[in-house]
Amino acid sequence: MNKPVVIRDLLKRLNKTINMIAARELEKVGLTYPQLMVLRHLKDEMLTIGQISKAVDLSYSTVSGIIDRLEREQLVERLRDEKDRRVVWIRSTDKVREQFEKLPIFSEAYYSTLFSDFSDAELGQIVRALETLITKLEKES
Amino acid sequence: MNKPVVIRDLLKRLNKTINMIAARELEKVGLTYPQLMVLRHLKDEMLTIGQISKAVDLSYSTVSGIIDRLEREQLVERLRDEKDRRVVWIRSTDKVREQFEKLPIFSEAYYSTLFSDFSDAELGQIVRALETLITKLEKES
DNA sequence: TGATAAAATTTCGTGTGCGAAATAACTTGA
DNA sequence: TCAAGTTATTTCGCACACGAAATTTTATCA
Repeated sequence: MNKPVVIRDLLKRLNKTINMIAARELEKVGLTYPQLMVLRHLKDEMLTIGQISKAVDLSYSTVSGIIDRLEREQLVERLRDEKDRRVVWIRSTDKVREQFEKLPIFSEAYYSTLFSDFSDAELGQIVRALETLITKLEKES
Repeated sequence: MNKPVVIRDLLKRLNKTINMIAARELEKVGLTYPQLMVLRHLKDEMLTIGQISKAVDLSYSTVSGIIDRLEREQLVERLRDEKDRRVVWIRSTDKVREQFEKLPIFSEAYYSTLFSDFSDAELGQIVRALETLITKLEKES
């Protein structure tokens, strides 16, 4: 079997599986995974679109769209900076804190339960393998 | 550091990086990565939408859309089955064979060059780590 | 100071990706 | 045989995700 092809397929399946598990939890609160990623960063501070897009590694335009939909649900609001009117601050509303803050999906700990079957040694090995991969692949791009 | 979160982020970055490297090659021939995945399966045989969607692990509707766009570019054609008129056979056209068959991106070997920096032992270890992960996670879903 | 460049964000067009509903065709069973 | 169920595919509505172009505002510098 061709290992590179196997690895590519495994990565694809893994991503899909993890997204599916997360999506199943998230539909209970009416959020999507990208929306959660964004909200997580807005928990304790206001951020600009640019800061968010860097933090979640998505393009400006993608984040702008996600913010549109979060704003429509009144989970977030846009505030023009008074000094530099180019920048827009994104602030999560009380609705987020009230409604979602206590849900497990919001905590980093949630992901631990996802991987609870694994020993610390196993996790360490997986992390090392993935890091080796990504270090070399990111040099290509 | 929270290892599960690290793993989730690494997987996301890995997938993105691999897709980006592939996309860079593919834009030379005007194809997307999903389109390539589909065409690869149609190289030697006709398949139904159902068979394709199982092979590439995407929903019927997604594959239907990908076929729409490949058909528009005349890389593929739809043929109604004469016996059972519910099924539609997808066949790649000569244009695919003529134009793309010799391109490296079409061969499984292409992916080997992507991973050429890795020893066989390293690749084996990565495969095992990913397989361990996916086996347990897929039980969840 | 006033043209030009730079920066932050949004808009637009395209291509995924999904599930639910619609369509079309075949199968089954009373 | 014909009504009800099944199967294969398409259509629809939604949410990403991207890059390029447009917009708005600020900075620069001759």
